[in-house]
Parts: sequence; C-alpha cells; structure tokens
Amino acid sequence: MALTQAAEVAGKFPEGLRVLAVDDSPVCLMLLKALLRRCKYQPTMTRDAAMALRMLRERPEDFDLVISDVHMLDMDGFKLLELIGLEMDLPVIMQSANGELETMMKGVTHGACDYLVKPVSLKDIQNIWQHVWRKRKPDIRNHNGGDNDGADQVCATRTKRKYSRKKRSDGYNYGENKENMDSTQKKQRVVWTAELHRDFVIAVNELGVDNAVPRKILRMMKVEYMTRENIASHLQKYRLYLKRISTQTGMDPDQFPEKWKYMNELDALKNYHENGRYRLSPAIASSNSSNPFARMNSASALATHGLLPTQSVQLKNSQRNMAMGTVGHGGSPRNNPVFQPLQNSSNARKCFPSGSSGSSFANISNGLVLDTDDSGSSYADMFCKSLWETSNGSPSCHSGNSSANKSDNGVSAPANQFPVQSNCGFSVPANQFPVQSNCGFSAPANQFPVQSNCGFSASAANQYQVQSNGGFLAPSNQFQLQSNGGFSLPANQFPVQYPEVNNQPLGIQMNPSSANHFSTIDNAYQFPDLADCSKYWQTTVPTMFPDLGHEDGTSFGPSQANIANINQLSSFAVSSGQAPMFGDELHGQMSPIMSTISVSDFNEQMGSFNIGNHISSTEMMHDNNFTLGSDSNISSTIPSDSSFDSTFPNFQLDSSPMLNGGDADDILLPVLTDTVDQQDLFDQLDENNGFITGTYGSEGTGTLELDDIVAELFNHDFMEGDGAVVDGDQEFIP
DNA sequence: TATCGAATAT
DNA sequence: CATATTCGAT
Repeated sequence: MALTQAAEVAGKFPEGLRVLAVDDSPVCLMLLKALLRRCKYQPTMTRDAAMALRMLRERPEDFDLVISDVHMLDMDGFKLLELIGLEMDLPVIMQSANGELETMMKGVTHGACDYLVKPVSLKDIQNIWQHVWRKRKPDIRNHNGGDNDGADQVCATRTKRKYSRKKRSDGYNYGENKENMDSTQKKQRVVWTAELHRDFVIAVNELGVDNAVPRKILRMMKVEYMTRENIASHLQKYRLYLKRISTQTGMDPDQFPEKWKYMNELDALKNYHENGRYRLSPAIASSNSSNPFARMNSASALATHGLLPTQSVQLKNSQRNMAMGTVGHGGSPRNNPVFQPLQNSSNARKCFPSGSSGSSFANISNGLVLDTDDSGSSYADMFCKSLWETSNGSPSCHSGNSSANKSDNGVSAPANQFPVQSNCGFSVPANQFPVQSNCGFSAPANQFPVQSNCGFSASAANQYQVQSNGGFLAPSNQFQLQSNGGFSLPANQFPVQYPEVNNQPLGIQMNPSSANHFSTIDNAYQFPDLADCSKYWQTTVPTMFPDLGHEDGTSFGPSQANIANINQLSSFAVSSGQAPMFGDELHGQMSPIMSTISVSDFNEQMGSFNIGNHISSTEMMHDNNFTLGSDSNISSTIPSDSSFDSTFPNFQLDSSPMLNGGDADDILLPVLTDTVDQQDLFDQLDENNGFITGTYGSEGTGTLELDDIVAELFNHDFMEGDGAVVDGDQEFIP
C-alpha cells in the first residue's frame, strides 16, 4: 500500500489506487481499463484468473483492490474470490452481466465487498476506493481524519446492494470490514465432548473454582486447538451452571458435601480410572430430602449429571429397531445395549448425541458409550449404527404436526398434536391429549391420560392420570398414580399404589435384621441416605435401566423377569421435594434409555393397568380411546388380551375411594374394585415374595386385600423405622 | 419462537 | 479476565 499511502499523505487519495482487473473478455477489460484510468487509478489488467492469482501471490503488496468478472474460462470468479479471501486481505469487487440477485448474493456472501453489474459506469468505478479505505487500518484512517460518512452515503445510494448489516453506533461498519472473510475462515466451533468437559472439570477442580481462570485451565488441559477464548466461554457457562445448582440447592458449590464427590459423571469417570469402579454419587441415590438430587432412580438426577442423553433419540426408522428387535420372551439381556463408562470398552463406539435446543449445560457431557461386539447384529451395534447412520452422529427427531403420530421407534412429538403412541420411548410436549407408550417416555404438563407399559417420567405438574407398568417418577400435584414397578413420588400426591415387592434386583440383597441400614430414615417416606457409596452404590442404579455400575459390562435389562417385578426396593422412594430439573433435562431423557429394553420382554408378560378412567386396559389398548391400536405394527407388539390377561389380572382401580393406610395419615391408597382378581395378584406376590405372607402371617388366608398388604407394609416397617421392609436372610453386598 | 452453546465484543 | 452481547443453530 505504499503508493496509496503516499497518495493519502499527499492528500490525493484515491489517486493511484492500484487495481487488478480480471476479465476474460477483452472488450470489457479495455472498457474497465479506460474507466480506471479516468479515475486516475493505476490499473493492471489480465484476462487470466490464474495469472491474476499468481501476480497476487507473488506481490500482494502491489495491489490495493481486485475487480474480477464472475464468468471466466479458466477459473470461476467465485473461486478466485475465495482464494483471495483466504490468502490475502484484499478487497474484491465482483462484476458480471448477470444482475440476478442470487448471483450477486453469492458474490457478496462469498466475501466480495461489492458487486457491479455490467455495463459498469464511471460512477461505479469512482466509488471503488471506499472499499480500500474501509480496509485501511484504523490508525491510518484516524490519522487522516477518517470521515467515512461520505463513503457510506455513496454506498447507500448503490441500489445493487441488497443486504445490509447492522451498523455500529459509531458509524463504522465492522461487518463491511470483514466482508471478504470467507465462511471457511470463521473459527471452527469447539465441541465440548464428554472427555473435553471432563478434563475441563478436572482442571477447574484442581485449580480451585476461584483460581480457575481460562489461561490456567488451558495450560492444564493441553488441548492443542483450544484457545483461551474457547475456555473462557466454556468457563462462563460452567459457572452459570454451578450457580444454577447452588441456587436450587441453596448451597455454595464449594461447600458441596463430600458425598457428592461423584455427583457427576465426570467425577465418576475419573474415579473409574483411579479406582476401577464406576460409581455414582450416593447423592444421586439418596432420598434424603436435604439432598437436591434426592430421588433414587431419578432420571432427572441422572440426567442432571449427564448420565443420560436428554434428547429423544430417533432410532433408525425400521420396523424392527433395537428396542423392538427380535429378542422375544426370555431373550438374553446381554443382547441389550450396555451403557459403559467412557473409554472403558475397547470396542466401544462412542455416541455423542448433540444437545438439543433447550438442553442445558449439564447435557454437554451426555457422551454415551455403547458396548458392542462388532458383530453388527447386537442391539448395541444396531443402536450405534442407527445413531450414526441416520443422524450423522447427532441424532434428533422431530415429527411434525400430524394429527396422529405413531412410531415404533423412539420419537419426540412436538406440541399441538393429538394422539401419540410409541412402542418405544418418546417424549411428548405440552398440550397433547392421549399418550401411550409401550416403552418409557416422558410427558410434560397439561396432558390428560398417560399410560406406559414401561417406565416413564411425568415431568411436570397438572397431569390427570398417570399409570405405568414399569417404574416411573412423578412430580407433584398429580391426581392418580399407579405403578406396577418401582417409582418415586414427591409430595402432594393423592393415591399411590405400589402393588408388589418381590424379586430382588440383581446384586442387591437386603438384610432386615440390620436395622442400621435404615437408621437414617428420616420419615416413613424416605429411604436411608446411602452415605457410603462404596457399600451401596450398586443399588443406586435402577435395575430396569441399563446398569452403569457393573464392570463386566453386562446389562440388566429384563429377560425372564417380569419387568414389573424388577424394580422394587431400590426404586420406591417418596421424597418431600422435587428433584431439580434443570431446563428441559428431564424431558425425553428416558427415551433412549428405555429403548434399551426389549419391549417384547415385558409386554408379553404384563397386563395393562388402568386407573380411574373406567376404561379397561384392553379397551385402552384397542378401542382407540387412547391408542391408535388398529395399526398392525402396534398389535404386533401389544399382547393380545388373553396373553396378558392370563399372565396378569386386568386391574381396574376406582378413582374415587381412597384408603387411609393406617398410621400413615397422609398416605392414601386406592381401593381395588371388584373387577380385580385380587387373588391372582396375591398369588403372584406370594409366589415371588415370601415376606408378605411369611412376615405378616397372612399366608393361606387368600383373602388379604391389597390395601391391607400395603398398609401393613407402611405401618410396620416404614412408619416405625424399626425394621426393613424386605424379608431376610439377605444382606447388602458391599 | 425461545433458548441453547460458542464466539465475539466490551 | 469477567461480563455482555451476538451469532448460528434447533
């Protein structure tokens, strides 16, 4: 720029502006040359784009500006534009006979600072100097009293410019200044994977929260491509996240108790490397009401700590997805996907569902590793493959606005839809009517009936009916709740039924004679605070979910077991407060988890329970009250009436009568109506669970009613806190 | 459309 | 460096 700077100093700018003009049309080139000369610029002409590029590369300092035609034989003008933009900081003006908006926009968006339509006028050429002026360093501009109002005015009169950027208040437009910056020059966005975030957290923890500043963290993380700015940005979000937790818990993040040591998956992973065990914080498992992550089996707690992907995952849209796959009754649970600690499995494929919109910071590290056997046919394989293949690693699903929405795969249904049904996990937003799932799902507010044959979480208040034949968790202010599997309930709920306590979850045994195991029970509704996670951590993972705690990588999806029987003690917790739900975390996070369970494993064995709506389960299933059950795909996965009726009695619970469960004044239990075959239930409970009959001497009566059983359960054990609820010759396994 | 995470500006 | 704002995405 020596010449133009000299010209400036002499007060003659833009005289002598050195312009490289590229056009393969000799006529146009001569015209352009003439015009440039008239303006007292210093033109260099070439008909060859490649030659122009060579000249620019050899002596970039010899030119102030480039004017290039769009259509050239040897090189696309846009290509030249792009290369110049990449390699040097020169303003480029594109020109062509094509006045099409699209072409012009392409020029501008690819970094051209202006676009001239032929024939080019003298006035056009007279004005090109401003682009050089804009490129000039601020100090030079200021030195010259830089008043660019005139330039902007001229520019504003240029009708060809079809877009504008927001102008800065000081009148200088940085956007213009960067116009020749190609999109390829934009900074690569850093994706904070689970590993990165883990390293970040480790660094922050070692430095101490107060001491952790971006540069130090950067130094500790040793990630080459990362910049201080990247760290700073992440740190900012991280601090917001900590703040959010602390406001919800009322605690200073620095003062988080030691027992929360493993409260997030990152710490758990770290611990895994150090101690060979993947342990979750007992804080996640504990039902202590002072613990904000209180709820045992709380999906929200797990999700809060990034253990579950929180967006719905659209599985491959095949008729036989991994959840609905070919494993039928009694299929091996080992064929189910296994959620493994990151980096643990040598043949693991890592899946990192990207956070959906609305996901919170805690979801950054939703890295999800599925152990696979690489056979390509295991569920884990299929799951991973479908994740990657259908979504290029960022699975998301949006089904849109149909009046009926059904999926045999996981699906998330957006708002304002009517019926929703899924044979796999899905999540449903607000304002929907009937919802049914044969696998887990989560349902937010303002829904009417909700039913699931597997676990789900009802994430928000104000639902009418909620029923699950698998575990679920429910927030406050719900009317009716029923589960045939474990579930956790917060305060202010009306009827609660939990009809069975039977099979011991794998790896968990309870010893009722060890009163101290329950010594920390605060009240009747809470489980002991399992403060020593080394002793109890295995119980913290609900067995109906993939088991995160087992090092051998086996999962504990249901196989032979009736899923209703799987979750029991470890999954029944009634807490007085809501577990924190950060943002939309709860929403939908069950879906991918539930999809790891073979639906056929349980729906063949389970009846559909129904409460309060006076519609039988079979009606619920088949008469369109709730489902879109006429579809053949559904009927193939919903057992016929006889198959589940014979396996499980068809319950109907009356919505109105409630039973006061004895001393527990505020526990209300629904009364079974006459339509219920109580003996069947009792037999089943009896068979699976000797303690009820054995402990309470009701064996052989055959007439003990369910409410009595449950009342006994509450009155004697939970209420008094002087014994365990499970019979026993069994002990906790440390 | 509101809201997120990351980039960028102040 | 901390904080605020913008950007690009969903």
